[in-house]
Amino acid sequence: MTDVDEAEQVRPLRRDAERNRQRILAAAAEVFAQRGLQVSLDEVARHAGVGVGTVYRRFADKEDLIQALFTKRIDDLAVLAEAALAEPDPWQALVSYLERMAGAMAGDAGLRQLMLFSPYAGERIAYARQKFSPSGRALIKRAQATGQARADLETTDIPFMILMLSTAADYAQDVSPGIWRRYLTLLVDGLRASRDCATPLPAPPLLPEEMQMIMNQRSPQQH
Amino acid sequence: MTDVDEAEQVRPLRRDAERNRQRILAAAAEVFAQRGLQVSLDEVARHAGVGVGTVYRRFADKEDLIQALFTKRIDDLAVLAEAALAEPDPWQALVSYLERMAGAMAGDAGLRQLMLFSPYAGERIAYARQKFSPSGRALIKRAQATGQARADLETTDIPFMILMLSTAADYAQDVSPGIWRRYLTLLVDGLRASRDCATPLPAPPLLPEEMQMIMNQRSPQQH
Amino acid sequence: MTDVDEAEQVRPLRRDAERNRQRILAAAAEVFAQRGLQVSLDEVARHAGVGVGTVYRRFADKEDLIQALFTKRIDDLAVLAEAALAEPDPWQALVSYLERMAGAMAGDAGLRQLMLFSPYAGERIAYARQKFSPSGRALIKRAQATGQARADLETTDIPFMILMLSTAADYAQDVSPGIWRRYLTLLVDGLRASRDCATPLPAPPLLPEEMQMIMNQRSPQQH
Amino acid sequence: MTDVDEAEQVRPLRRDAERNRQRILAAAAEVFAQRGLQVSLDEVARHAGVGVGTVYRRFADKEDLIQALFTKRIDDLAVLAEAALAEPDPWQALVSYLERMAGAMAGDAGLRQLMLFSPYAGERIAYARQKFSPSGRALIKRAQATGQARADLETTDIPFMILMLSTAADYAQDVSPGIWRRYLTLLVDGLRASRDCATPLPAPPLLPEEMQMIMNQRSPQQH
DNA sequence: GATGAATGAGTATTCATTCAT
DNA sequence: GATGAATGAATACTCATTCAT
Repeated sequence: MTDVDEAEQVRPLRRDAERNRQRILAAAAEVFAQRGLQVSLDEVARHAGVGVGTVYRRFADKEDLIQALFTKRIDDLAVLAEAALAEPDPWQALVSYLERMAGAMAGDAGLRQLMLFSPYAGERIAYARQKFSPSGRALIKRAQATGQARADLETTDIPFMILMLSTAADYAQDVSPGIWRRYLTLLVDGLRASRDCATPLPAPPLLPEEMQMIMNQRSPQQH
Repeated sequence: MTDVDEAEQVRPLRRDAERNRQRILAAAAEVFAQRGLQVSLDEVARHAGVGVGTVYRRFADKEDLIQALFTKRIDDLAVLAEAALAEPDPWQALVSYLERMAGAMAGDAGLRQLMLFSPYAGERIAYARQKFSPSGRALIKRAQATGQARADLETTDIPFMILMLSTAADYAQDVSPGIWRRYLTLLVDGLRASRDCATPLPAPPLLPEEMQMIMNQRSPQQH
Repeated sequence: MTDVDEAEQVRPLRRDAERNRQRILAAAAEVFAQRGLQVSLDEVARHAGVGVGTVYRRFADKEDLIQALFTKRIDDLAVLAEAALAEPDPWQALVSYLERMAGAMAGDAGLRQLMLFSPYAGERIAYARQKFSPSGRALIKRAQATGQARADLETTDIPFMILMLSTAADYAQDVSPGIWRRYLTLLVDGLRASRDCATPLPAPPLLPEEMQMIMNQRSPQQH
Repeated sequence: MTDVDEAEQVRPLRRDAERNRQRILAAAAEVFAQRGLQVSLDEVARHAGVGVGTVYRRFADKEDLIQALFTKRIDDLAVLAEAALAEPDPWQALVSYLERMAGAMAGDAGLRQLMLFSPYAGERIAYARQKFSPSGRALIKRAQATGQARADLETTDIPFMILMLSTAADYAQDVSPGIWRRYLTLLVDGLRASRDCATPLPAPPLLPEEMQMIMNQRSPQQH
């Protein structure tokens, strides 16, 4: 089942060209993960052992490289999400989903910046981000059906929780890279229905369309 | 006998100068809130309708402008924190504290950056930030003493929660500016001790010194 | 015997204006002597306890202030030169002249820069510098007449010697402010005729007109 | 096995790059010689007919450009110094040394600034400058041993003499570029011991450490 | 007349992007 | 196709000079 994106690449790249493309992606993955999206393309190129020109031959501009890189990354995450769905216990599935997502972000400064809205998130990223909706919805519905998750939780709450956790991870990455797990636990405990005292959630959740709008905005705070 | 700071301001600025100073502060407040502290002083000046030189006449450098802008803001927050402490019920005090803090940061990207990362935060900001520690500690101790808050909560968890909430607020500010309250509720429910099922917090909290280190880093990923 | 410059000042300044003028000159003398001509006029004004505007009301621009300052200073030096001329022994007179000149320069970074051709030396300075010619000539002629000074010395050599000495003074001012005296001695010993071994001076001296040209050049190396 | 510096230059620059590099060096040589090291890199670039970015591609910063330009120059001077040492007659060697040095500096304001003050002189320049000490010392000792040079002369006097002479050269460069030879002769005559009338040098010479201090100062009056 | 506020061109340096080799 | 050279706009900050108060 090919989609538009793949159709664009009708002619496969020459072997060496493809190898360079991969090298660049690998180098970019490494430096962006480690030092964030500010790293200059010159440095990415150096890291990849190619010239900047080569980077620009393979990717229209920095944004394009970032998209190519993270679209795949996010796609992988979507797979992870599916894996979480496969867990037999609905509650565990939900928790595990959040953990995997946040964990993925926690180890990748670039990915985090992208979710936190760097100026580099273009349409393809937005598109990729959408893929999470379905699994997120399913995870929540199932955990609510068993009475484990609170009833007022909504699909759109998931990206927010991940956002929050990855922010915490970002903040403390050098000092205590695992600290986000504390806050995951806090949040997760807050998600439980099995409690005499759950406070009703005060604001209405975002509608999916609103979530869409947010994701399409061009870097509100241009982190 | 007043202190140095006040002594410096003996002579009030000329009317026009004061007007420009205000214009600059207003412009800076706006652009920093909207787009973060990266905005160049040239742009602040343009926004204020003055030359850069004027900005530099009033403020020694970017950091100084930022301090002028946010020191008061942060001091006000500290007052807010004290006010929260005054609430009779310890649990309500804690919740109200988080709410006030997150609410204040919501919608001001600059303030958030300043509380979180230090690229532009000088001593006065650092000093202002420190004021929060004591009240945070007291709030938690008190809410734990009454058995309302979970025992494994630590002072250093507070800034993280505020960070997370204000990020959520930031994220959705144009679409649903109040959405962060949902996540405050989630977190707060996770903070309760009165629950049969609290999961032990997995990672150790940050030590105050570690928190200090983080705050002194000149921006984790150069946000 | 009034000259053109004084004629320009037909109307004497109001008392307070004159006082300010003097304050500015005094302040400028101090800071320029100590830290050189780079000092900003803002700082001069602050030092004088007046506003910059006042400086600009009294002096057309920085160059003008410098001229006013150093024309007088150089005039004073010319008086010093006359004093040297008064010494009974022609040789002593010459030596003392060089010493006084170099000594004056050694203590004044601004004066030195001016002699070494800062971009601020305008026509009035050039004019003032001319005043030295006559006394210089006389000093040399007399010391040659008594057979004390070597015969191939010329008037135009004098400014060069002073230039060289003040450069040495400049160079070492913080470490050994009196070091220039060593080189004065060396030069002076080189000036003596009473020696079996005087090497003939290899290059022709500058003609007075050439000296003029040099002095009028607009800061060859814009020190 | 060659050292790091050479290892870096394994791959020669592309033809066009090399051409531009040369253009930049030529332009820099010209403007620095003429107007001193203050000239901005923008101007150097303009003079070379390239963009500033190109200058920064070839040279890490201004200091680096200056080093590239003058290290060789100064090394050549050191060779010259050695050559002077090779002269059979110690007195001639000393004189010839001074002559060569002063001659080299004459007409290059940048070189002079570099030898004298350090605003832009990095380690390599500092290193290059040190090379002069030994030959200077040897020259003096030898000329004193034969009784030709006065006994109170010290190694540290040499840089001063060169400084003075090159300043004179600078001063008159357009009108009479060789005039400094007059003053060299004067000084040299003052250096002789074979004289009935040598005045004792009044101030103590600079200690080598003091000389070091001077050279490390970032420009006495910010020339 | 005095003040000090406002201006903007100028300085060193960085980096995304284009283009000659 | 690959390379890396060239470009220039952008950034924080300074200072001589002008002008409103």
